[in-house]
Amino acid sequence: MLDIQFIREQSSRVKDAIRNKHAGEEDLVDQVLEADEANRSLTTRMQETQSAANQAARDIGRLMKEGLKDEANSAIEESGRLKATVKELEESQRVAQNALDELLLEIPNVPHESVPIGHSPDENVVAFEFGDLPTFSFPILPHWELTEKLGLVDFDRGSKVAGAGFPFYVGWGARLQRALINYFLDAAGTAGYTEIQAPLVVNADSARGTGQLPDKEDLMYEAVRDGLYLIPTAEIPVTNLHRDEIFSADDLPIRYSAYTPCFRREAGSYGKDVRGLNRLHQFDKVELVHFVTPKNSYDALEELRTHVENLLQELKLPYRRLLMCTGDMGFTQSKKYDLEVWSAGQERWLEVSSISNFEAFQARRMKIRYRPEDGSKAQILHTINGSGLALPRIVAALLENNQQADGSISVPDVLIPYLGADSIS
RNA sequence: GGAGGGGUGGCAGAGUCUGGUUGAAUGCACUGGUCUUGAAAACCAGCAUACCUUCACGGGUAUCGUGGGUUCGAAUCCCACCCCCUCCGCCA
Repeated sequence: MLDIQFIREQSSRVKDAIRNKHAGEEDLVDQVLEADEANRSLTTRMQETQSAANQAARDIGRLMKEGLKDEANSAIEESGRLKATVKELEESQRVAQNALDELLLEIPNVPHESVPIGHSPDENVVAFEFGDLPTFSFPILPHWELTEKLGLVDFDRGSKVAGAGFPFYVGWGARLQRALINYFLDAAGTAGYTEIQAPLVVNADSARGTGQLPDKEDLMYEAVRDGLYLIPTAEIPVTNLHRDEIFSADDLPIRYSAYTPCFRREAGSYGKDVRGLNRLHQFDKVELVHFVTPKNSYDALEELRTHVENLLQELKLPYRRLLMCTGDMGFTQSKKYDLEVWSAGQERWLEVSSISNFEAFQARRMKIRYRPEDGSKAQILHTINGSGLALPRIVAALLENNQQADGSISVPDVLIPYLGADSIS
């Protein structure tokens, strides 16, 4: 959610954002301004009437004490009339407020000035590439054949027991998951992140806070009877951890890492995109979240990005960094990087991390604030998050890129102590 | 799941029975000042959040877990819901 005051003062920038993000009609901004105007004039009228009613009620108390019965009675009558008006005005003000709030939820975040303007994924900027693409002297296999040959992942029984997209990891496959999770958490710990274990379900308020509701409702599994959603990312519980809180400047930055399974309905995807480990309904991810002061948020974004890129470099996976253009970056972000690893068996790039600065957009919804100085007014802080990392596609790339002529998989040095083996066969 | 108790400002804690200048006593913490070589102590003052209005000074509204209700007037009375605590039961 944007600051209404910002929209009032910089409506043309907000219109630019809507146009460049393809996030609806620019006309929305004018609707917001009108709704805001209407809401404020109603609020003023309502408060003036309330003020008069309060004054009348106070007079009654005083007149009663002084024993001026007649005056008290006429004041009671007057107060009754005012009360009826207040009730009407309250109702219309509430309607106006709701109308404004709903419109505000449709206004996207404004992209940072460094974000390229573009329409489609083609206009994302490849900002960095690491590593040489591997070459092989023998025919190579995609990971879904490797996992089957080596008995690492059982997709079919997963389908039987839960459904497509809910695989079993078996033996070394399961151990590889655990090794990666531990490696990622340890690396985050060394980098100063506080490790979190979070609830795997959240309520509607939390989903609204990070922006999954109302527009991305179809993404989430819902426990209807209990009003709970299975988390599609640890971002939701971890960011909402500090909903409605006020920090002092000394408390910041706060940096959390959290491993959780993630659940995504992913309605509407098909074909090679969902083959094997490429896209699952349940997958494991370590998420990194920063709470920072506004002036530090872009430095923090780069810091988080560097940390995640180091993980990929340690894993010796060729990857590229995309700076997402306005048209492909999503509703809530101000700036977003995607990291993609090379998948040799599929000869394509797979997204394994998405790293974003939300500026105040999420924090405003959640009322997460800080005081720049003791006694000063509380301000909305900035939130940043990124995957560090999502497992399935990392596993796919590790298997495909490190396959050997004899059918085994070599394990990158950094994982050997975690896995307890230097090769999987 | 059964029975009982409770949710008040950064924290602690009055006020609720007996509705009326109570946005809320008091203490602690915090900020500024006096004093002091400096500090402590003492003393004085300030110290919730959001919104509306005003060029500004200021004025106003709402908020005592949440939402409704009664009343001229609700932290205080009534209803529903949420959360916490104690005891019993069940259980990894």
